[in-house]
Amino acid sequence: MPTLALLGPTASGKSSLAVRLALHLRENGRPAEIVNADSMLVYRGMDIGTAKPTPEERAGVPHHLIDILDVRETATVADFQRLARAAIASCRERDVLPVVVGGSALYLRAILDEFTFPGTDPEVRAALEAEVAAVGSAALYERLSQLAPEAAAGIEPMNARRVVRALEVIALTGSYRSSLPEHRYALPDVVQVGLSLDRATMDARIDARVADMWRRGLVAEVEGLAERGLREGRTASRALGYQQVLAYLDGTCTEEQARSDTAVGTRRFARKQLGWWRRDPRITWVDALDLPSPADLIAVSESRL
RNA sequence: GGCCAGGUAGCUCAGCUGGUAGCAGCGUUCGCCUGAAAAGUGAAAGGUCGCCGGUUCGACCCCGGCCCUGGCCA
Repeated sequence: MPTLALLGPTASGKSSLAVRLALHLRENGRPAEIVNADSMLVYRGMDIGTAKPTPEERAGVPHHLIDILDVRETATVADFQRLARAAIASCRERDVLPVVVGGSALYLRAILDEFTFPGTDPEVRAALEAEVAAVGSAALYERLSQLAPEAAAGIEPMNARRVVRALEVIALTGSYRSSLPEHRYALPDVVQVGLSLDRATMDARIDARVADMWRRGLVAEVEGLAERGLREGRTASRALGYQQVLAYLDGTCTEEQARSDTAVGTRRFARKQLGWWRRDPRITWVDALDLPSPADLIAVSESRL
């Protein structure tokens, strides 16, 4: 049983294609289930701003790893990797095709590739973060350069996030590698299919999607989530759309500014996603505007095995 | 019609009382990325300084005219 991964920039139509694919497979006696690989779909209540497929849109196809966290909880790649691999394993045991769908590039790699995380220690982390706040990133970078010159060479001094993590891992394990692992699948028979579309169309779709989110009540959704602690959520509060609406609710900007910042941020996000995938030669790209039928898509996938 | 402010990078602006402009912000392009990743971070490209003429060795900065924008007064 292979594993199929469906990826593509925001608003490229991954979710609906995945469902159509699963339904098609089911009709042909080959059940498929969807495994979410999107860092924000995991949050309960974050529906409009994440363009989360509704129960109707899911059309009875089982979706894993959606709505598993409260907005206050911090999502992490390592946890996600474990959960997603468990979901995939469960599909395989039941002879069901897992279709991994999502736009979080790091998550996708963590799931599909040989990728191990060195662990974490809340106290060490907290101490380092306090230090960064006190003396600045450059000072800690200096220390990192002493401890592990090779690792420091791959990190920019001002990138506090990476400097802290590198020092944390060194404290825990004694060493740190500052570069990503090779493109090597950890699972057998993986096929990655990417949905591509030209920039102008992509931007237009993003603008339309953001406008639609406002129309459907994103502001009200965020207000509701704010009461449930969205502001305290380390990851959830940073989500595109949510972050900007919170700023508006806090009086930092106008609603129109929040809307346009969301659109701008989403466009930038889409470009960053493409940057990740551009480097992965294993992806088979299909035109999102001229999508192959589910049957053809399966043929494409099988031809890659 | 008169007065005032202003026309500098795709956008918003800084600048020099004359020596062909700013590590500017945003955008754009490209890169990095291992427990926050819809996050974090680096680099690059990009300008006939509204137009025409004058003064000057030399003007984006001075002078004249014109065009355009915003505001005020009639």
